[in-house]
Amino acid sequence: MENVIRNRTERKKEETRRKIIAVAMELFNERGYARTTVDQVAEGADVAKGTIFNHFPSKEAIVAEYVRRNARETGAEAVNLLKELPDTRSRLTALLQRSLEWFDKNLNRDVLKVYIVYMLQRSLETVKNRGMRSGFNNILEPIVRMGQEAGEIRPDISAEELSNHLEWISASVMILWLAYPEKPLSDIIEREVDLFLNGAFDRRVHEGCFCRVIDKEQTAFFTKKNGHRHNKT
Amino acid sequence: MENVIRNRTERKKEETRRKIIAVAMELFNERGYARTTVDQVAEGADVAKGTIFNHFPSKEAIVAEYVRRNARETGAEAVNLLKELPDTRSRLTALLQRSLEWFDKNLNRDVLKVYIVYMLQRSLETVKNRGMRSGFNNILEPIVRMGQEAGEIRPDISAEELSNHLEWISASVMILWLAYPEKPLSDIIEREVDLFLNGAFDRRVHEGCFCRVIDKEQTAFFTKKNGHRHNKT
DNA sequence: TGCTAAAATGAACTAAGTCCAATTATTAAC
DNA sequence: GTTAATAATTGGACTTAGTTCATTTTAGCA
Repeated sequence: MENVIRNRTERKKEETRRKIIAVAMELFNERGYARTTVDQVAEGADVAKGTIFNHFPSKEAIVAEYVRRNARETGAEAVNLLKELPDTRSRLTALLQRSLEWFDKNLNRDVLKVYIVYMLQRSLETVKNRGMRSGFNNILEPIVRMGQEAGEIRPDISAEELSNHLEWISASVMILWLAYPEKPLSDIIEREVDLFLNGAFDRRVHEGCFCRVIDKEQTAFFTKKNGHRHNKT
Repeated sequence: MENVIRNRTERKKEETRRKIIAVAMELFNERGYARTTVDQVAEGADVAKGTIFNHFPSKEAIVAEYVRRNARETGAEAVNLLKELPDTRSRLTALLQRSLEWFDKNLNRDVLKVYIVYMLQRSLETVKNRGMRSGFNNILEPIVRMGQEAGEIRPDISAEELSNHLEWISASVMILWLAYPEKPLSDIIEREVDLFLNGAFDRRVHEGCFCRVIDKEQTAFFTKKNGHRHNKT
């Protein structure tokens, strides 16, 4: 209903949006975000400046929409791929790896920074508003939910809140990655994912009774057997 | 050496900075951030607009400096107070509680949002540069270090990285707090601190061997909350 | 064909932030 | 006390993001 482009009006509208995004992204990646003016984009896309702000609330929003569109395209496929993976740790690691590689390929550093800041800013306005979430959050939440259903992730915090928390951790990963380009990306990701899953407490003394990487089946078994103290409604 | 104001030049400079901050904060809190123009601040402080941008890189930076100055004043005292507390959990909880209460008392909501976004933005530029960190990070790092020295916090990740991670979690707390003003602040803080310390793995089956992790109150808190949040549609 | 509604336009406007040459105040040297 | 060097301030012109709105263009529909 919404995804189908109904008639010529819609098609034309979509076409201008598409062109604005295409021209803008090319200019941003080529000359840099700051050195590209909205007027230049307007000229390149052959529309009035007003038209651009008709479609996008701000210059940064063009970048965000570019990313969002790509996430839409590949999002469903990504969720399916993630389902194949054995546990939450591997799913999160894979998702972050995949996403950051995409960013690396498609956005300049300074454009990426703009994107990150804009998304954080928007999350300030939209934590409550589920419809307006970033594409990222839409993938994080299913992952958390899967983990909870498998008994791997604690059920006392809702998937919504956990994925929100995860979104911030993802931002942290991106920023570390930008700040330390010489460090292998996989190291940063593994570390932050581990911190998310295991927390900051020192667990070495307990290693005997608690293995970091939980065997999924076993946990599921335990949870099913005697894990109903916090009666879930 | 640096903190001492040497001569009249320095004193005058400091005086204009002080006046700009004072006038700006009063106007921001009174009429709102967006509805206050830099020209109005300049007029109120009786300086040229250029002078303001001479002292502050941007409008938001005035807010940041206001917060930083206050953090400087009370920072050392805060660290001492935190040393008195028994463990990392109580220190983090106290710090967040204290900070957010200060924000609540001293900044309008919209001014606070501006501050948060600006700090996140800056952290993009300054993760590496320890000298330019936010006042917050300067308190978080000692807390983590204390925890590591006490064998409470895992030593395999550096205090620097952990406190960086914590800074993002703090941002998450602030945003949740802004988004859900009806929820008790302490609930939000406790939850996020717990998530930081214990991680997202489900540990219920292992409770027997994690005496320091979960106490009765905490469990009660989770159970109580659980019923509330999950039922909501 | 003509009517309606959506989209695009252009132009004037506001406000943040930059730039820079001229001016003023402060310090230090003689 | 005069003066040269230095640092802070000023004002004004400029750029750019973003707003506003009246007008025009375009497509849909009957």
